[in-house]
Amino acid sequence: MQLRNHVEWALHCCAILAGLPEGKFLPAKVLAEFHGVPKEYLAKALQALSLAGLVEGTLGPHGGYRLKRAPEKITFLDVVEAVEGKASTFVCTEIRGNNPCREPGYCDTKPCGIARVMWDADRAWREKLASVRMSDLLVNLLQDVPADQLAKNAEWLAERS
Amino acid sequence: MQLRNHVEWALHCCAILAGLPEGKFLPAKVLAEFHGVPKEYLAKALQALSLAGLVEGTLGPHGGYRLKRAPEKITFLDVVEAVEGKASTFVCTEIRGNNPCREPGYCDTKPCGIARVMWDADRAWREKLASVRMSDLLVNLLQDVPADQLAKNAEWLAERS
DNA sequence: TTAATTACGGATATAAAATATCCGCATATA
DNA sequence: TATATGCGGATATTTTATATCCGTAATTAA
Repeated sequence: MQLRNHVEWALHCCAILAGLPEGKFLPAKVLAEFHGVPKEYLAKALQALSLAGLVEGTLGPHGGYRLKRAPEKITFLDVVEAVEGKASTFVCTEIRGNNPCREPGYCDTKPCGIARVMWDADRAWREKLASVRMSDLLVNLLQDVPADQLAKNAEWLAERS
Repeated sequence: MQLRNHVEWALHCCAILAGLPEGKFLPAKVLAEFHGVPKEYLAKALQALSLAGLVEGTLGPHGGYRLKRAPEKITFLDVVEAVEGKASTFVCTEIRGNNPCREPGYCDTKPCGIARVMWDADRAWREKLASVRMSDLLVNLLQDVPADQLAKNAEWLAERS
């Protein structure tokens, strides 16, 4: 089981958008070039973010994307679910119902015990993702990346936003 | 992102094997019929469990599978990883390295901040899975399923083990 | 000794999902 | 009016999941 590369791309794009000057838009084309990924396909991930209300797009020259909410209001889980959906990673197909020696009118009162455990684990995963915001990510970036490199990035992006 | 149905099947099979009388073997064919799933394909999941050392198979008439360790020594994580592998659900492709305005000799000192968060969440998921044992699952089953139904299952399985 | 049963590994086939590209449309800006 | 952009739909390609089949070796019972 592996997450789609859209998840990685979308998170990196949100990080860039979160660091952009207030109100500026950045086109998908620029985000694709900055991250070295195919523009046409990245566009699909960005559309998913737009559909989920995390970013908003605007048309025409000087158009592009910007965050629709403040970086403190967007979590990793928001982004992951925008791309992968909200459905649990574990799907219970109720195979216990196939049991050939079940009583005729037998009816389950509770969800399958195996599914309950798997769903708990899925929940733990999502809770962890929900505990980190885009603003936290920016803080980490400021610590990890040298100031002059950040400045170069900002300049490069400013020329294209 | 969705787990393979092998995960569900393998967990149900381990639950059955955990409830089997000490030392008895149960053939893949019987496990498949009990769960209403295709025998040939389930066999692949059981072989994965065998390869991971969770169950052992024996050949010939009255052959089949049994747990290789006590139910208290097998966790959900063991089973999930036997089927899905141990690799993280998030794969970092290091797209930050594609940044077109990077300094020539720039070298990352730490893993990408996005990957760190995603790996933390993956770890939380696995820790939750590691916290539940097959013996815990049996306890839940005893609570959820009426005694007479359990007896019927046991009888049906005993005839075929 | 023989026949039946079983796990195991490999090969193959089919269906679904991920990855990717392309195009036309409506819209916004200069 | 020309250009740049997001958006949605259609299509193509590659990879993974799902599933089946077969040969082999091992084990048991007749």
